[in-house]
Amino acid sequence: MYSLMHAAGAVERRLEEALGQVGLSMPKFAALTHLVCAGEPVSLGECAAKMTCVRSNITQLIDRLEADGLVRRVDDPGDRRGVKAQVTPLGIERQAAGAKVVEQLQKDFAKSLAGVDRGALARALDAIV
Amino acid sequence: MYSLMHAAGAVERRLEEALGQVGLSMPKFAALTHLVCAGEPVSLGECAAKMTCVRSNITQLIDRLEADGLVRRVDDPGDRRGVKAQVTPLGIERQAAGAKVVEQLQKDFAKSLAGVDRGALARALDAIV
DNA sequence: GATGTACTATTCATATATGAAGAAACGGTC
DNA sequence: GACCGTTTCTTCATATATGAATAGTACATC
Repeated sequence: MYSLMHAAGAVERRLEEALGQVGLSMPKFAALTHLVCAGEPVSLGECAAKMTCVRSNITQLIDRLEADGLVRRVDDPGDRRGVKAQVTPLGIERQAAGAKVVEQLQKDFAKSLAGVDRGALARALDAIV
Repeated sequence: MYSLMHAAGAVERRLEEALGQVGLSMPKFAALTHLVCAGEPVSLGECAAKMTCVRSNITQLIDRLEADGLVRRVDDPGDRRGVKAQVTPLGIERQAAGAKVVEQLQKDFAKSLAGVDRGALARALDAIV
């Protein structure tokens, strides 16, 4: 059990470090990715749902992304309570840079599993969740 | 890669939840466990090293543990710069309660791996780290 | 014994997360 | 149209983590 958490922690640290090189953190990259994939402004509540975290967390994350110039808050035309987040061109750029380093990291990850039974690993991980 | 992080996250949430039932968090439990195992006051620097985190984090964690009455700060007789953390009787009790729920959780974890090749899992996790 | 370097823990600013409490707006019902 | 429960986001208090800057102490060297 501790080996599992340790291994995941190591991967996360690598991810954080790689993303850090392009000026992103994991939460920021995740949020940007959702926004880029959506292709249109997304309500903060939807962001929270997709990132499985509470709303107040998204409020703060979007604050920071806005301060970074990667995201803009726009009014929801259909609901005056709602606020939507829209990626800026800089945000799109940054997300692409992040995607690149993450992809590289995934390749390295796959390489580190050379000679390992990946099917068994996948089955084990599925059994845990 | 994401499966790994997801599985580890699930285990961590379960751990947090189980420890929460006895009034502990993972960091608090980890710190208490180190102190109980040491059997004597431990310098904060040593705590930080064992928990692989920065010193300022331990300062705050010990603050909270002290507020909970689980730990006491004592002077280091041999070095006036140093501060040591000592578990209180209540802290020992709490740690034991935490150890119990963690043990149970580990049993459940092992059970969830029934029918899974644990050797393969261990090898995969080793390859990743 | 004065001095400089290195080490102790703490403080501060910040990032991330949660949950409770609040304000504004939506919707259905009377 | 007024009211009420619900939903939206925000704000606040808190927990955890980092790293930079600070204050006090230790120790080696001159």
